[in-house]
Amino acid sequence: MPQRPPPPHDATELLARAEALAGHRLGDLAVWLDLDVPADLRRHKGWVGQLLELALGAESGSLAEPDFPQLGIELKSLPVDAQGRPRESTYVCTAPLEAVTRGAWEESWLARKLARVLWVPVEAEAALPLAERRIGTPLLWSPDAEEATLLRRDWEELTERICHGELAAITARFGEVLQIRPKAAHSRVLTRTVNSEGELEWVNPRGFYLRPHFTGAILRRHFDLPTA
DNA sequence: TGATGATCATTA
DNA sequence: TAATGATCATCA
Repeated sequence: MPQRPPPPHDATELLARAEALAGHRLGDLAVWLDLDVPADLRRHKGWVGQLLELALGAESGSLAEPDFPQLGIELKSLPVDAQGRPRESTYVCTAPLEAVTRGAWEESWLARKLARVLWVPVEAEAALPLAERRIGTPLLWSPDAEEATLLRRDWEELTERICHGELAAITARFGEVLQIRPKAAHSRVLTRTVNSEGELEWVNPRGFYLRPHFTGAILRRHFDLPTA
């Protein structure tokens, strides 16, 4: 493998690259890419995702667009336990808090980001040193009809509440497959929203997250994994 | 033990 | 500040 591959030309090439990584350990990738493996992820929370970006040829940067803009594909690493079940929720995108108009689901930032996702499972058991964690078989996924319906339903309900200035009432308990949670370096980071009185208010930024049971169902639908 | 709310690093 | 990459830490 080249040390830092250029962007893939098409989805097939991207998937082939990801499949070539399956079974290898994070420490192997770090060597190939000439990167140091942190002792733990406490102060390097995005390290695994960025390692995969480099290994697959994604353009680095924190732009509000898919990791592979030409292909319309979003890359997501998915921390899984020994049974292949996701251990964490998956961040998708920032939740719009200020200029929220009732747009169509199809045109939403969320729907566009989730239109095509390359899921890369990565072992993530606390006892397993970072360098020894293995990369799993990747999955190039698009929502099926049922998944799209679930996502759309949650998105519409949550967006509606924000439209009504009810952000303050939204907790992570809303949403069957999708949730809104704080997304910031710390609780003092503020962004603007409009409350139910129509007044400007400063609140902690939020993001849309996929619940683990949803991403777990995606893996089970495509791979023959235990239901438990 | 799982889910929620809080937090960390980096780039533009 | 706001977007990206996420996991941490606490509590029910």
